[in-house]
Amino acid sequence: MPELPEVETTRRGVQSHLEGRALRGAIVRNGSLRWPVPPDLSARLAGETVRAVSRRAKYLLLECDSGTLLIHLGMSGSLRILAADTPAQKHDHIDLLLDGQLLRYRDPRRFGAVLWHIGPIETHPLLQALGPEPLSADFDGATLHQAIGKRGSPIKLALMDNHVVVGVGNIYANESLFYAGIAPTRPASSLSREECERLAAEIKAVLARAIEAGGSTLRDFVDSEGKPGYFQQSYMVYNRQEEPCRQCGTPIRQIRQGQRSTYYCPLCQPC
DNA sequence: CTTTAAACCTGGTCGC
DNA sequence: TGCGACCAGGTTTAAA
Repeated sequence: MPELPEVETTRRGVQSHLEGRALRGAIVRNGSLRWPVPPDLSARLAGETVRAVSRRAKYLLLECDSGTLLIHLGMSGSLRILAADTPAQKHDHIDLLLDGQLLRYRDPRRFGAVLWHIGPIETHPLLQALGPEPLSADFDGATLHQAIGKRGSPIKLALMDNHVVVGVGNIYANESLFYAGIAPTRPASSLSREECERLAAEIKAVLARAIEAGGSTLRDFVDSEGKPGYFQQSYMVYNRQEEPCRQCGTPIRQIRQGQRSTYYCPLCQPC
């Protein structure tokens, strides 16, 4: 389940292998992802050169001369650079062909996407309405406070709304609220400016630490070199229901919010 | 227009 | 061994 740190780790892992390289085409074994992979993908990519590998939210962007390849890893996707003759295994749906190598897209649950877009990438429908990047200067306590000012929904759900800030999934919404000492059930509009400052700072800090650690994972993530991702990174609250809080020893509580699991410490995150 | 709730896609895992 | 229930989360759709 790649969250933003895993996507960024993947980007950094494949970047040096792709930038400046020519694409010879693609092999699509199963084009039935979140949206259909373009049937003419191979012809589109043949002869293109990858100029830059960038990221917007959880979308990886392979910027080429005639267009941009958007890659979303969904819940179970991964990218690896492999020798050109590496046999494909189950769930290896797409190969981008390089000279002597390939970029392999694997995605067991096929919640991800591979799309080709011609024109300025910021005009793509999937990227158009996105909020600020959490690690950028465009996101801070002031913008967070402004964005959630009129929201009656719980702060945890507001954090996971891509209009407020992108790339904060379930794991890091839970973790950043713990570090900020804010209960996930608090109405978003009830947060003070100071609490928003704290929360924005903790979101940045926890994401930066995870990227620094090379990405964390539950079980599915494999980095670009094919090494296993970090299993069971030590989270403060995520997936720790009934276990003692690392700060105060109180059992971590699990509740459901918007059909998702929320974890928090009732003592460190008072209502 | 904004905000909120819920359905959808798939495969791995767990309990029986 | 098989089967149903459940879970993961970004996006879309529907509803208010």
